[in-house]
Amino acid sequence: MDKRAISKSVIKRLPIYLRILDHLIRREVAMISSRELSNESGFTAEQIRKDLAYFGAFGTRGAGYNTLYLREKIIKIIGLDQKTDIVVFGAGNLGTALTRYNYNKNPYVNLVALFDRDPRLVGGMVYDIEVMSVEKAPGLIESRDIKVAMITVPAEAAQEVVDIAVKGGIRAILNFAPVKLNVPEFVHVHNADLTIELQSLIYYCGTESEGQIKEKNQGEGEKGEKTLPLE
Amino acid sequence: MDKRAISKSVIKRLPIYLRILDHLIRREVAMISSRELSNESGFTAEQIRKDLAYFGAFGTRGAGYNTLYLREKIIKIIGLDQKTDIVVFGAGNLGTALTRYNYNKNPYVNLVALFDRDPRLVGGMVYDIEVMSVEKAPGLIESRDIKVAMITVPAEAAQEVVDIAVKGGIRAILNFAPVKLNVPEFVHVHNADLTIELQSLIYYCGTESEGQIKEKNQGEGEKGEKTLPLE
DNA sequence: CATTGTGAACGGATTCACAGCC
DNA sequence: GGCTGTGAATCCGTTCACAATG
Repeated sequence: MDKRAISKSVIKRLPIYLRILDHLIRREVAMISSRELSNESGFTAEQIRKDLAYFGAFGTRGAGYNTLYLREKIIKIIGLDQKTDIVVFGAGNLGTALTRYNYNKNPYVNLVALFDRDPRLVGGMVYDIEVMSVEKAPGLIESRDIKVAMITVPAEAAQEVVDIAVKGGIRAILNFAPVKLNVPEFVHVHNADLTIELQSLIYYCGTESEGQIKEKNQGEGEKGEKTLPLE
Repeated sequence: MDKRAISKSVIKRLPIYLRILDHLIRREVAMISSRELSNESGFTAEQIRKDLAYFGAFGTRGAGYNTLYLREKIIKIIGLDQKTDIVVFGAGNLGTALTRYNYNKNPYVNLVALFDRDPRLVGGMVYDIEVMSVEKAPGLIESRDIKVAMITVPAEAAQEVVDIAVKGGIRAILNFAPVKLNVPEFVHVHNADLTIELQSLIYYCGTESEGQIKEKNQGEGEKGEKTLPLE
């Protein structure tokens, strides 16, 4: 149960299991085996069992996992049992799109504010969220005790904005700006760099080996699948 | 030189080296050592040397790497020496934002078309790119020999759209839809899943250990990412 | 003599194989 | 009998240490 001992690879897979369980529960499936979860996710059954075993013994030998029970457990493990407040820095195309997306489709987060430095954008509305000046960020982050931010400002502005965010109390950052951010050790950064994803994809286009057309379960394994893209 | 032998981790780092070299060249730095590249990227100097060594011996012992030369090499390796045509499926918030971004800021790609199924969106313009019906995708993809697509349609529609895209000739997909795509083995998929990134970030917020505020070079290890620290 | 290029050592994540249990 | 949970074996990327060299 020691969070610190668990690798990032494992943590990245938990939300995928959660999504699959959501689908299963919607289809009123009550029990699921690790083998079936493997089919749905593309990860091996052993890996799934091992991932879950880090946090406890949630299955029933001979039967599999109860979908509702396992979902509850995973929600608790990730910390999604209560909505997480988040803020967005950057009200450009991407920032606005992400704000709309999370507002509409992400039941686990509560998008609190959207900041921008550009006076022409400040005051604009995205649904019922007003674009606020970056100057107001530290106060709002502190008073509402917000820990998570998305960064969608241009690369040149990203470090500056991040410094402000961290000073205000942000502890986890989803960074869409194509730069390496320097942050204190206790701040977690996940980079979501569209350019990198796109460029590495282009690499693979150079190698046409047009094998046989056989379906392949690509469970987004990527080794340690990592970066998220966008930006 | 067998592309298939090189790990995805290595390929994902190449665009990062490329970006750093771009910055260095803009600042008119002519030579760079692996140690300095390490400082800029957060990866170890040994890893950088090893990554580059997969493709050849680009450095000069005792001196380092010539920035212009190395950049040319990396551009060639990735396959960015000529603009890659790409298409986008999904003209919603995210699709539109990504279209604008690539149109404006990505010199290595040429955004050819934007497809959507919604008749209300078809015919709309994003800069000078017209939103086209998905029905027109296979023909256009084939006639222009397009290999790369971004998918930003809703999860329910993603598999269907991907099947159409692959049939048309798409060989690499950057998938923003929160589903596992089933594709033939010769099609590469990179998943760019905002929800997963955000949720795994929330996991780390549960562990406050507010250590000392010391700067940490987090080179977005992704991949090889290991056990996390915290507390 | 600083720095690259690389075989060897290491370590962590995945896979294997099976014991444990419903 | 079937499926979970897990120690052991394996695989593979990273790090180490140093020989090679401009």
